[in-house]
Amino acid sequence: MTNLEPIDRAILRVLSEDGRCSFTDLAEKVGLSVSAVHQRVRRLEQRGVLRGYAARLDHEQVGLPLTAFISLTPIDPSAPDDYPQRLAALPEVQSCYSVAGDESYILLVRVAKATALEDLLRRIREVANVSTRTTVVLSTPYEDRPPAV
Amino acid sequence: MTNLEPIDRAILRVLSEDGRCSFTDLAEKVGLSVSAVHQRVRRLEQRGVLRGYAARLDHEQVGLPLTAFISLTPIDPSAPDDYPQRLAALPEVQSCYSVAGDESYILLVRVAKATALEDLLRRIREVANVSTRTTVVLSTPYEDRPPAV
DNA sequence: TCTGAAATAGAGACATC
DNA sequence: GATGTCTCTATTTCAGA
Repeated sequence: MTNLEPIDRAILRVLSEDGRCSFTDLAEKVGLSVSAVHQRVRRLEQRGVLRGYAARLDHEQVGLPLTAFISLTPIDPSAPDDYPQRLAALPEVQSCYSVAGDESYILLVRVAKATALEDLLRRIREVANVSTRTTVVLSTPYEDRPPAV
Repeated sequence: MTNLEPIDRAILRVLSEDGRCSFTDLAEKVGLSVSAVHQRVRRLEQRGVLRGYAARLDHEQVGLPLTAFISLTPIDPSAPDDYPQRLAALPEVQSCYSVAGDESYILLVRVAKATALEDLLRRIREVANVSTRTTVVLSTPYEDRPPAV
């Protein structure tokens, strides 16, 4: 963890909740001049603490209402471990975690409907030579809450 | 899924990757005038398709390098199902999914170190009367990729 | 690192097609 | 719905403390 001053933390907190917040507003909220805030944000971006900004979409309205976790177990344990790279070719795979435990990877995927999930599973096995275990998400009470920076 | 025109999809695609993109740039990228894009973005926000904007943080540098999935099984099956609400009080819980399968919920949590995870597990059991199963994330090849809208 | 000022660029509103 | 123009505000750079 890089040292983060309280003001930097405040900036990150604001931008986590409102990524399009103007420098003017941001300056007011953290109690600094606009140019000082501007400099700090640029520095946080350069250091890579701030990795970018993203729109939060409503997955339902965007046509991807079905979310699932897919756990992967390699079929050939001696195969080279390039699974993440192979799976990146599938746009439905939103996140890929390498995990400790019985299985090697956990994927978070989003698709339009059950048959699309079935099809995705087939393509995952095809592209990565893995066995899969799928946990379907029924509802999402909350997701990606801003961290307590 | 609400009907989404190709241009709206293009707008969402751009803003998913660069949430702070200016209307001027956005207009150029989707091939429309600035004011037309402006109107469309406002409409997408009003419809709730665009739910907001968030900074992408580097969890390591922000002091939360340890990620884990925690699956929950209620101990008392007849207890009222207010788990998400109870767990929302814990800031380490970033996402909460209600899932089909052996377990009822999957949480994604972020903490500073192993002892903080241990402490969090204790608080989760305390606040929610559940048994837990934890899967520690070793590395994150990628996360929150923009969807193929 | 901060501030404040000056120049450039973008946001937002409006009338028109 | 889209466009172009207009006004106002925000962004960005810079000199100086």
